[in-house]
Amino acid sequence: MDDVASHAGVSRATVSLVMRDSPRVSARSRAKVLASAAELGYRPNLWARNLASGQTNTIGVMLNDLHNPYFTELAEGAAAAASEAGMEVLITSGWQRESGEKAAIETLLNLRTDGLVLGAARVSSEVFDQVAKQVPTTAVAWFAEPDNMDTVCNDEPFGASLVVEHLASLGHTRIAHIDAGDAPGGPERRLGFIQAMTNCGLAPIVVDGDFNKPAGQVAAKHLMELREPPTAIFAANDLSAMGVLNHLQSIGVSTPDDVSVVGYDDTLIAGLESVSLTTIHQPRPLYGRRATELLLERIDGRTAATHEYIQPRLVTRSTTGPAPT
Amino acid sequence: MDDVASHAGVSRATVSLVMRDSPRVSARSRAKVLASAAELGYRPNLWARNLASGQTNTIGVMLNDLHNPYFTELAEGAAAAASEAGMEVLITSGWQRESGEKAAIETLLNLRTDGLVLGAARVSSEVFDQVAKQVPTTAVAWFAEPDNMDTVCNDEPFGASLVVEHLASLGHTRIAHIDAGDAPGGPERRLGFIQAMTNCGLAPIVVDGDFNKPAGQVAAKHLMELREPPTAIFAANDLSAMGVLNHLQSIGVSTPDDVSVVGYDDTLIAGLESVSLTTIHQPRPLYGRRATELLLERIDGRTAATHEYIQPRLVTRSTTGPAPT
DNA sequence: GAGGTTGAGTAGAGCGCTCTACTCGGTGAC
DNA sequence: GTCACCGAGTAGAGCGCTCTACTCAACCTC
Repeated sequence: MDDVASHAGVSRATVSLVMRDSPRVSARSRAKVLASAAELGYRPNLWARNLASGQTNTIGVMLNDLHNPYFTELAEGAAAAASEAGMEVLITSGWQRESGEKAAIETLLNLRTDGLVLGAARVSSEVFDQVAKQVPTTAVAWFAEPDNMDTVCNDEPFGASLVVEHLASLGHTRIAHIDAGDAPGGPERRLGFIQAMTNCGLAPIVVDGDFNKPAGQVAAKHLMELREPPTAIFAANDLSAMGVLNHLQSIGVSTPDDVSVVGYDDTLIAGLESVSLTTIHQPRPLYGRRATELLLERIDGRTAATHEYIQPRLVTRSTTGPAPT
Repeated sequence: MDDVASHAGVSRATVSLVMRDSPRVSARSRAKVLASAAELGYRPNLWARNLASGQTNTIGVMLNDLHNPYFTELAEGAAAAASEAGMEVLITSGWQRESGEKAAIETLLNLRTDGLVLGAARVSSEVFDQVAKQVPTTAVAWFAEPDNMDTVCNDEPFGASLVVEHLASLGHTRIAHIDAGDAPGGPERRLGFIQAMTNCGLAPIVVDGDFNKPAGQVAAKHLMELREPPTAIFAANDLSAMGVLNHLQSIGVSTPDDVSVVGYDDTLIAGLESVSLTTIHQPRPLYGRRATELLLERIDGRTAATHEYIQPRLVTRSTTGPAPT
């Protein structure tokens, strides 16, 4: 910076102002400084800038797993919103492990980013609490409603009601839900299902499951061995639904003629022609966007916690049809 | 830091040493400092640390697209290698746009990370060159062999030869390749195919294509309308192969009985039961790992450029079979 | 007991910026 | 002509650390 200043014949302070696009410099000096900077290959050192200014103009995004499109789409939305607000985004990942998430959050805290968006899934609520105490924080898909941070969640009950209403309108009455136990989102989907079924005057059938394919297979086997098997199965997510479809195929039950199947998440798999799964689509980039927008409000001084629920939509494909007569 | 120092009754320098796990402090002082730090909620400021020490202990990873498993697996390998070496990883993404890649690289350069791993696809070779001048850099899947940075690439000719040898051993002689034009990796796969075919004494059939599904469909139509259609089709990647499979199904040609199909990349889709595509598997996390290891060598002072080619392997599934008689 | 060595700890000068409070030469109002 | 005002630019004190060069007591060695 000193070099640029003397090369351009101005003070360091002026160089600093030019580098920050301040209107307080004349066009002439600006041009001179820019020319010198280019000639000398000068680029401001962010570490020094952030240290001196006490703010980083950066938000940190911690994601549980970069392989999961859920999280990357979240990051995409966050990056878009941040860049619109003129802020940078730094991404760290926990690579699916709790220790990884902790370390990733730690890195971001040490960097003193202006705020944090947490797409966490493994750490405990104590960790969330600790983090929120230190820096403005928004958590995505964190269903507690803590009063020291904002949250953005999928409206799980609404999603479940979309599924139930769709199936009910097709004439199904024996509708089963394969849940995901206590995994994040699992309880909310289960409760939403039960609520929606009750609202439709139907008896909710619920069996244990998980967010993966084997769980779907096992649960489907279980359901089809009932004395009165369901005519529609609502799996906890697309992977679980894949397990269901596999099992039904293996025992010669046709989809959707005999049994309708619905997934949740609208992952890549669901959209493939060979699968074509009816499912619930979540506007995931929007989660990241809203999380970032709420975060920016916080950074600007809002103190009351906001908890936002975003409505998913039903995507009807080929695995659901009228109830068999 | 001052607060911690006076609270613990030692100097700032000692606190600094403790925070950096230096062996130069006694167990007693260490314990006192740690206790004070915990009590006061002190955490070292990374910006200040990096500014003062002149190094960041961090490598930057720039990825073209976070939605693409190719890049996230690359990041995973990089993160693993970095953490084994005790370094942090910061990820930025270009979100598939050239301007995005430039901005993401810019952010990393401003942060003065100790090195850069580039999983770029959109920026020009001038940008690569500029970057490599400023900071140790490794590029993944950059097939040029510049002498100012290291590169790690898939061994495309080897991959193509695996495909050709597999098909030839099944008795196929009329083998066609749907290429990907000038897209990254496209020319290398095409040349590898031609070379391998020639080595086997077979005539290489090549048609224009791209790395997507519609391109596969169009090219397959083209091929099947030839007077002597091929009995095996080697698509530029899995997506293109999906297009081929779709087209073959639509015209009633059976796979693999009539025509064998091979993809490239071993994406998630290829592994699905309903697809079960024979394809080339690339050890993608390994790319990130090797890129990072080479980078660390560079940071440690190596100056000669290294260009590494990593051998993929064939994954045989259900879309290839003996040539029809 | 003098001189050397070692382990533990410290003072203080940076690192490369930002930011407050200042200077200084015009300008325009009266 | 005087004075307030303004735009453009600057000096210099931090920001929160690290790191070199130092001190100093305790312990060896001969």
